[in-house]
Amino acid sequence: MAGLTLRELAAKLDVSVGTVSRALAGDTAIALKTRERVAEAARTHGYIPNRAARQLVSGRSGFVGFVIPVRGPNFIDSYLGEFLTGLGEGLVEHGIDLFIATVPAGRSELSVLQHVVEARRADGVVVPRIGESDERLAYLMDRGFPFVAHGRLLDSSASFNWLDADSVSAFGEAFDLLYDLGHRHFGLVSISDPMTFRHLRERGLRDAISRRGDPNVILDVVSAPRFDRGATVAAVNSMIHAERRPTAMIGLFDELALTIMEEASRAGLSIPRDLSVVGFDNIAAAAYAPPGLTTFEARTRDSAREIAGMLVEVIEKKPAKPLTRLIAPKLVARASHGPVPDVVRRI
Amino acid sequence: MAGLTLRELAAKLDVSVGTVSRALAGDTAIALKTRERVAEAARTHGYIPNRAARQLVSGRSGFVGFVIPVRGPNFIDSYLGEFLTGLGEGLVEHGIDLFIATVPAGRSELSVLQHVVEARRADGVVVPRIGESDERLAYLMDRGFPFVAHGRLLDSSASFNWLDADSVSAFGEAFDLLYDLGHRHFGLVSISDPMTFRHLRERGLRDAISRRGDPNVILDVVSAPRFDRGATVAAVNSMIHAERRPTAMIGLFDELALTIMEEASRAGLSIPRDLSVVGFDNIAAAAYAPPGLTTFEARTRDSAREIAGMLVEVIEKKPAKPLTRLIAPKLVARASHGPVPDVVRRI
DNA sequence: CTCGCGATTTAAAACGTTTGCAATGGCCCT
DNA sequence: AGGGCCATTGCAAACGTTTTAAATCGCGAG
Repeated sequence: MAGLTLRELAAKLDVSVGTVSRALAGDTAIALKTRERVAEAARTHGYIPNRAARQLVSGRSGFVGFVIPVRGPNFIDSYLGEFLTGLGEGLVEHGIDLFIATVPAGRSELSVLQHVVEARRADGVVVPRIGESDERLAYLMDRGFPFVAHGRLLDSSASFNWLDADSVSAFGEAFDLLYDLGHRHFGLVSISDPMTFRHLRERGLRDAISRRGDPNVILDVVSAPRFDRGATVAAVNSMIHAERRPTAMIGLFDELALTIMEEASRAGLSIPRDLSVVGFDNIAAAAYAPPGLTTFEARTRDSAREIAGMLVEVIEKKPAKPLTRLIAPKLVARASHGPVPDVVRRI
Repeated sequence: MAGLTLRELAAKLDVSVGTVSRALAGDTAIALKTRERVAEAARTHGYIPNRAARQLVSGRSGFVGFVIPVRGPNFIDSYLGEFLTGLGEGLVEHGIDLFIATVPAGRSELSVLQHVVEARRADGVVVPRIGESDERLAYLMDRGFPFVAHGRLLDSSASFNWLDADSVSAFGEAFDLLYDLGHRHFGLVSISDPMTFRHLRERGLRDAISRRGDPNVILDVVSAPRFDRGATVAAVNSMIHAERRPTAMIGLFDELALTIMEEASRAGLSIPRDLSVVGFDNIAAAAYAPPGLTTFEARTRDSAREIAGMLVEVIEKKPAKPLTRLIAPKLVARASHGPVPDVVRRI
């Protein structure tokens, strides 16, 4: 029950506690023979270090924190599921545990984050889904607490560690793909929430349009609050039933693209014959929804694994310059995009 | 950065460290006036106790552990979302943090649980979704580690702390409701996985049938692997398209009941005119799916909150007798059930 | 033969709490 | 006035590690 202590292990081996501690840490000051002897004994006796004692002296908890963002009804969507899985996998390689905290009703996400930081329950935190002006980032930077963000700020002067998908280039690629298929009238279904990636993705589209320099290209944009299903459906339909309907519609992320496909089908449009649809994220449902959504693989899981490594480095080495990484999304060409229709079908 | 220590606080107040410690713990041996003075100082100086030091001497980590069960693609479904929210809320009242652990690819759920227990990263754990013979329970009981299960075993001789929904009585109530509406031919869509609640719920139905003593009652049962969507749809359709189709179909839980409704609609049946459907759990989607699923509120969130309290008691008081609680589900009558049809429509 | 140096190892302090036990002081009782 | 008791507080050990500084040992050089 009580578990073997370092002292007991040292007594068995007839060496001092310090030697055992160093040996287990792999300190080369300890003779190789001794290190092996200690490792062997630790294994056979099933020694498990006391994390509390270790934390007390080293100041490290061996935890990395993650506060689940408060959201709509779904609590954990496919993005968070993927992300958490990757994070756990990345951290386990470093022998670090992932402490996931929930936000109780009536408390704010920030207050939970503050608790994690102030009670030193974690040595660093991961912050997902960055908003345009994010109080979590402000707090963490102010405290000088180690963290890595998934996403970035528009204001690139703020310097902190982040990893983000290169959605600017991905949305440019989406435009090129559709332009080459003859499309000239585009529709973007976006969100009205203050999330950074909204701007980046739209910018990717606009940059590609101006690069092309074709004055005939039109880009319509509609948006709705992020988790408001009703408003989203309404926005999508306003575009589908518009006087002049785009021939290619792009969802800011897959959930929106899927809604476009559903509503278009409901309106009697055939995809991709009457309308091309492209999304972003490649969530599981994208493959199943007929006829198969063309989208971009955001590599959320890989990103999370990478973030784990970055955070460990930040915690251990405290690098002077902020770490930043851009992950290139990969086009997943399925069946929801095609050549521009000869005639635009009325509905 | 470093944070105020007890020693520093004591120096400011000109009392001993021990006194401050006791005062903050609310020890009545300390004069009330002193306790107030200490509490005041702690507040104004923003004293935050060092958990590592506390854990070292008390042996308590201040964490309760939860290992996310490995599952299909969805990672966290509505049950787990509700459950975790309730758990977090219940624990925060006791100043305890919830440590949620993920299972990295290639490792088993049990091995993660063992890690949590052996490294003493938590003082107790909550075990959800009990199987018919559950290796997690076996392990925890063997180690004598504090835990509370959500769900129970069929073998009631095994004694451990659990809380479960009284699904036996709920399924009996469902039968009575439908029987009184004239239904005699029932269909149960179940799962083939070795989960305890499968038996309990089916038993609830059968008990109610025999209580009624009507030889005309028929109960058909089909089942499919839990997270196998294709097999589930096939099983449901085999019942819908059977030679003699039940007039009332019951899903072991809401996801199954919703599938019944979808497939029945697809087959051209109208609900509840041609077919009555009843589920269990009252997940969010149950209210939205037309025409509104009649189901039972399992009170998952309340249950989790209650479990939090039970676990705290187990950790602190180590009661001699196991704690057990049965939560009565509440019927949520929506529009998916109705009187038995006069004639059974062919499809 | 002695000294010095490098390679190992040991001793002991420190991390910040909790808690058993001893000490202090005031007050009442005799 | 002395003693005893209670309420309150102080002292110091203990929890199991990590880490700094010092000790030890063996061995080759002078």
